[in-house]
Amino acid sequence: MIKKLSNMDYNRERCGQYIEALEEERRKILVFQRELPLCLNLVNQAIERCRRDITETATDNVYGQSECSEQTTGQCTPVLEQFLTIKDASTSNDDVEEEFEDEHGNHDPDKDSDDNNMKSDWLKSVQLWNQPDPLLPKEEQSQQMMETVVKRDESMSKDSMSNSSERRKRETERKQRRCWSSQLHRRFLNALQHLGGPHVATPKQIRELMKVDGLTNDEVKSHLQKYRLHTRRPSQTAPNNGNSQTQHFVVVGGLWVPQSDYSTGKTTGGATTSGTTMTTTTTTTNGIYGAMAAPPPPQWPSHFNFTPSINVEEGSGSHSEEVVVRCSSPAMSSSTRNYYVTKN
DNA sequence: TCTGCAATAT
DNA sequence: GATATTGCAG
Repeated sequence: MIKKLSNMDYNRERCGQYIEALEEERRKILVFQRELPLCLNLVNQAIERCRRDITETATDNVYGQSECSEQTTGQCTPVLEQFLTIKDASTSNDDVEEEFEDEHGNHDPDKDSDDNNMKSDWLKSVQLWNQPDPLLPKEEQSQQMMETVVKRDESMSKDSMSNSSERRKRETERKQRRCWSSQLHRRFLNALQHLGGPHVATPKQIRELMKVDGLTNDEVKSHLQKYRLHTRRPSQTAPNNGNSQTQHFVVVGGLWVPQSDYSTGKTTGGATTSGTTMTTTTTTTNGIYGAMAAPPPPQWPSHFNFTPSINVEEGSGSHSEEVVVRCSSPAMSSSTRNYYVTKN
């Protein structure tokens, strides 16, 4: 009997812990509820369910029943697991195309307007501007996102507090440097693909197709300029000397995409959805380069490896407070980058 | 206004 | 040296 009672307490405690964990998760999701409406819903449901389980168990205990363990493991956990699975799918960066299509076709205006009211523009855009590594576990991703937001806030307030008026003036003069995250770049590629390639698409068209809050024509224009520069004829002074970091590229709908991304299905949605929009993607890597009017660069800049633009540096203790999120552009991978074509 | 190129800043 | 921002001409 005593054993039963202690078992009940233990199970109730476990339920409580579940709820706590779910609440924590919910807080994280709330910040990004626009991208994770389903997750939010599921977590809410899970929390409610667990709470109900606890109260029901409490009333059941009057009759000496200890079903919490069954309910905990048989109900709470599956809900949580289900939530995690769905969350995983919904936050995956691999289904950018779905996202893309959704925004074009099945966009829910009500949901959108609600979300727009709930969140400021900078917060919405920061999700794309500073996406965490899609390869990282979801927990770390959301942590990264939170850190990103926090660090941005911190840096903003710090700047406004301590810096001289001259610097402040300069900051207001020149907009803050922003990085193109891998997801944002994928959107960019997606738009390019829809528009028929980098030399046909215009910045405005791309921006409209990307549908990213806060993204300006200038930024797209700049990125497009860089992209076009990279897709030009490669420099003869940069032979492929077997560098292990050398990345091969394949043509996807007239776009140069890292082969790894292409082969692993991590590239633009057009490439992964095998034939919805692309026409030249079924070819293998062999012979593709020759098919292009302008051969691909022998090496792609490290940034175009589609690595996330966020560098997360963890301190020795790997505590979240020590995580530093920063734009990686000036100090990116030091791999050889003789890919730029010297202009005429 | 939009675009592309080039200079400049980071 | 790479990338993002800004300026400017067409």
